[in-house]
Amino acid sequence: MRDVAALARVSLKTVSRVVNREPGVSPALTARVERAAHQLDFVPDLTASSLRRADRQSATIGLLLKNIANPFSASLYRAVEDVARARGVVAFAGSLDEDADRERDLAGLFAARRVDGLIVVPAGKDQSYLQKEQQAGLPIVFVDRPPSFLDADAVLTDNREGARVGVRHLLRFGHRRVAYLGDLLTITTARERHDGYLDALAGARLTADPDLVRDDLHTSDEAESAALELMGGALPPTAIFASQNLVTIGAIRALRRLGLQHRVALVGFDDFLLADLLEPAVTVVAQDPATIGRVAAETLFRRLDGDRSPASTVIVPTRLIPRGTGEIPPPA
Amino acid sequence: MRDVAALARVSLKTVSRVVNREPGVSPALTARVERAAHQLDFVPDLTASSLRRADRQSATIGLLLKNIANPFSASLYRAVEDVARARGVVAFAGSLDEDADRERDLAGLFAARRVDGLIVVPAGKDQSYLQKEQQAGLPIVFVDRPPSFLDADAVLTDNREGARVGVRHLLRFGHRRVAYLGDLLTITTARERHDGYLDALAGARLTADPDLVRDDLHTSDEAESAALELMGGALPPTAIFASQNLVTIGAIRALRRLGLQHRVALVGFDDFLLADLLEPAVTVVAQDPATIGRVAAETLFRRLDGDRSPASTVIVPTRLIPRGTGEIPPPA
DNA sequence: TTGAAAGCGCTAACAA
DNA sequence: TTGTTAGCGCTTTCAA
Repeated sequence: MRDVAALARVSLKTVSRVVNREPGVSPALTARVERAAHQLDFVPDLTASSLRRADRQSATIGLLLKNIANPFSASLYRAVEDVARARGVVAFAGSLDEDADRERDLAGLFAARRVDGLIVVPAGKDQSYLQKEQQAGLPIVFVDRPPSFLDADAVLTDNREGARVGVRHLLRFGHRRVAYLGDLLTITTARERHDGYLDALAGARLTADPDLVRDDLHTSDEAESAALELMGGALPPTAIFASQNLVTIGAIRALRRLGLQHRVALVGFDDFLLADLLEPAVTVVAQDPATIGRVAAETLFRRLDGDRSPASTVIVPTRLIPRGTGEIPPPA
Repeated sequence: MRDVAALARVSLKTVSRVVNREPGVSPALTARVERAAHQLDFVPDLTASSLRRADRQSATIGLLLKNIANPFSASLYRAVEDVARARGVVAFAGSLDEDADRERDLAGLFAARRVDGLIVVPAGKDQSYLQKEQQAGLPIVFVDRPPSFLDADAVLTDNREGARVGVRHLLRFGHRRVAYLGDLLTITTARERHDGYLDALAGARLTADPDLVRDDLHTSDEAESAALELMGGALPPTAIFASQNLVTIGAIRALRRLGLQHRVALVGFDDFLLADLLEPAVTVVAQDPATIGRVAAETLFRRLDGDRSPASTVIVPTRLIPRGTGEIPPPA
């Protein structure tokens, strides 16, 4: 910038004004400065600018995701990116892999880079470590899972209701023995979906058969084994509710291996690519990561724009998509 | 930092030394400074640090991707993240959506934030605009598509050879009328795959029937329509080679609608989730985004570590995965 | 081993 | 309308 000023024979401040399109610079000087800047391939240093600037904004936000390689996280990121782009804000992202330490570390790395805000899909059970940043004025929006020991905005899926609707769908077709395959109970959303399953049973005056409930399945393989075991039991289920993507796919593999994919009903929580092209097509309770991401980003920017209202929680509804597996009736 | 110094009753420089773990500070002072830092919830400002620091490194890199929501981009990001994480480097990412203007804009935004390096899946046809940054010392690694009008490192898929192998696989089963469904010819990789298709035909002393070749298909829907048209022709193909994910899926939908999914052979370029669970399972030429991302990141960091050797191009091989659709023979 | 002074590239506040 | 001076939070250089 100094070089530009020298070449244009003006002061530093004039260059700054031209670069930032501040009013009150004569057209002649503006042109001279722009020519000089172009000639020197001048790229203004936003980090230096934000250091000095009164608002200290860096036009940068941070995203803590489960795993950027999984479709839910990737859609979320894209939705946030689209909102951010409109404001010239760029985003850092990092994967947590359900690791609470990694969550703290990455939050620290982002904070040290002076991001303007944080969007967090929390991995750990305690977000109070973020309290000091929050009090220092860093807006934080939680996504998919609510924060613990911290009062902050959140955008969540209606997990309990979604699971309830999914299981009720099965019950309506006459199923009475509906199995539940769930993720790690340490994950809030998994617990909520489990509860939704129980709600639906209770709504039909049924109680859960412990032999038909399997929690703590975190991979497709674990889910497949669990489903195989379940179907090999004395009184196998006539329908399965799978609480998560990978679990659903494990259940499909198990049913295929047993040749039961057209006999045993299945509803999965969370939609996945090509679910409609499978045979039979898979009925799911779909989440809406694009909406969740958009709302989260909008909430964050509203805070950055000065909104000081109490922390809000937005619940994004799910949608049941009947495609085939969920509409298989129980054997006569 | 000033506050920490005041509280610990030492100079600014001593705090700086402790924070950066520079040697030569007495244990007594180190402890005092650490206590003060902790007490004040001090988070060092990396942007200010990098501004003053001799090497000017920000421990930040930028990624320009096709679309972070698509699985290829997401896997790439994750692979890069894993390499970067080991060095305490975090990454910005942005989606280009095949928009050359967006590519320039985002590269500019990242440059203005003084990233240490750039990994680029180029959207535009000319990357010479990056020359000045490169000459100013910014390492840039291209991924998936080579740079144009710029000499830089690149990590690419062997598109032409991959397509050749895929089409040859079909020819070996006796097919003579193999259709080609391709993406926009403006995309380098699409053109290379097209050429690989022609190579394979030539290798079998066949010439392409123009009626069986459809380029410029960019969405699943376009591909589906094209495939339907193709199959409705006077002399329909007995096999299809699809040059890309979405095109493959469009072709599958078309074949399903016609009830031909078990009759017409299909090989797709680029693997996708659940390809093995479809009926019939889909044979693909798989790319390896995780390896590509890892190699790209390693190349970038080698440059950051001072490697000044001439620009390199790494070709990552593809792998044919026979699953079913590619092994359907032509009708007798 | 510790610290004082200068300055990275930029903008705020004020002056001319 | 333009410029000067100070200083954002940190590290470098050099001196004590």
